[in-house]
Amino acid sequence: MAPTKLTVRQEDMLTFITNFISRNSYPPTIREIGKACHITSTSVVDYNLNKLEDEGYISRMLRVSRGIQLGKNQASALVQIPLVGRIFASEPVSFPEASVSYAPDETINLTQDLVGDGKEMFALEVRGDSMIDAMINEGDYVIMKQQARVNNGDLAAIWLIDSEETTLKYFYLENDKARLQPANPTMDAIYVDPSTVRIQGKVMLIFRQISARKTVSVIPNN
Amino acid sequence: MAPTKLTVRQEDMLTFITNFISRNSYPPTIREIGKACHITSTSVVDYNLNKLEDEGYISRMLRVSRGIQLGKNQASALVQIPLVGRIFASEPVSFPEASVSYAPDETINLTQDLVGDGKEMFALEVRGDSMIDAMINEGDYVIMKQQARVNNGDLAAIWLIDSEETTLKYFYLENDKARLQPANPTMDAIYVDPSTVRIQGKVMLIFRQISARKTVSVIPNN
DNA sequence: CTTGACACGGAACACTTGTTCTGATATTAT
DNA sequence: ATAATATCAGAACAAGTGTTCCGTGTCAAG
Repeated sequence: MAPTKLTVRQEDMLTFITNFISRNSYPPTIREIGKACHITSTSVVDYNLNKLEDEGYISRMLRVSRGIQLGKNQASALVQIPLVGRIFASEPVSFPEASVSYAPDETINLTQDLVGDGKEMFALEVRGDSMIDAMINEGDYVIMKQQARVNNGDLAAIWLIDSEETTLKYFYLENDKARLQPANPTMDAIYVDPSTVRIQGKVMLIFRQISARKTVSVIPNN
Repeated sequence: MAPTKLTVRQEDMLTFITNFISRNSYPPTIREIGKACHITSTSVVDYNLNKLEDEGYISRMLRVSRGIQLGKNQASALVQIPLVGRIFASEPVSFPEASVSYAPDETINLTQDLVGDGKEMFALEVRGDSMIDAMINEGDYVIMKQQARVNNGDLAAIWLIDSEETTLKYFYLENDKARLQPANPTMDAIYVDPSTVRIQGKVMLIFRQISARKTVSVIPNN
């Protein structure tokens, strides 16, 4: 599978398919592609579609009308993740109850290649700067999966029972001790007794939307 | 258009259509809907699809196979952003040439509500830990928009001519001095002469995919 | 020149698919 | 009870649609 070996006609077809999908939200038929790209024969469209599939640009469903998918099979599959609240250092993570529907403006849409199937996942907005040791800022969004146990090396939301605070750290279980490793490599790990912590979930994704940040000050002066 | 007047069957159909689209990225046929919802007659599916359209939940294209569009709130448009390389502190940002197509495995798909139209945007993978003062880690992905000027308060990729390195900092122009503010609030800003820096682009989004991170394992003593 | 691979065009076929027609059953109003 | 409306089921049809077969032209390698 050579990375780039597209003819002009295949380029045309690919861009038309992309535009058609983004315009109609369903893929075109072979004849619609042919008409748009000035190809009179359906077999030629079929031929070049197979070429595009060989190169990995699309996926085709055999004998299915409009059975064209862009990119790899689930590259464009969306996952809706509900934004259920905020995460403070001073409170346990508040997970939502299952089977609750959320308004569309309270959901975050991400693709499956980023977060997987999205099952049991929830988005939280980070408040306060107490997560700095996890390289997480005020205003960041954290996509979490609710689970009581994580693997060694997972970034986990951990409730420290004694100090009554939530922290996000890489979790390692070593010799009956839990090592909580900050994401910031300049900071040292802390070791605690596993019975004093409670794992609340696993962090799947963190993102920071810069464009939404308030412009802090003025002074154009040019 | 009454807001909610759906029968259980119409409810079934709507959820199936939604799941089908998010799974296959193209809409189902009438018979596929009927089979999934235990409806033996295509006319009944057609009948209820028209009901769903009357209520505004979907749109139908007449005489078009799989011509079903979800109501607007459901589907958010995807933006394909090419992953063009890596960003080092020791090198200027390498932007790609325009009008180049990329393989699908080198693109990052995000929704428009996160990054806007995605025009002139590129994704870079962060290498090295020299961006820690920007709260950015090794392995993070940065979505950038190529532009030579930014507004005050934007997080910008800045090439420091004298020290020959790229840095990501919030940019402020104040009294003929450029203030470069680290994202980490515990770190101090630096002031430089505007002529010694070159703005390469504006950071739109940063995200960190935890699940893909290599397990660092051992090394407790440092 | 011959061969083979490649890209293309036209036509036909078999299946898919949206639509429509007729009628039955359930629900509700009068 | 009767009528009207809503929902449903089955069948048939015309158009849409993916696939396949056959033939042509191009071009580089042998």
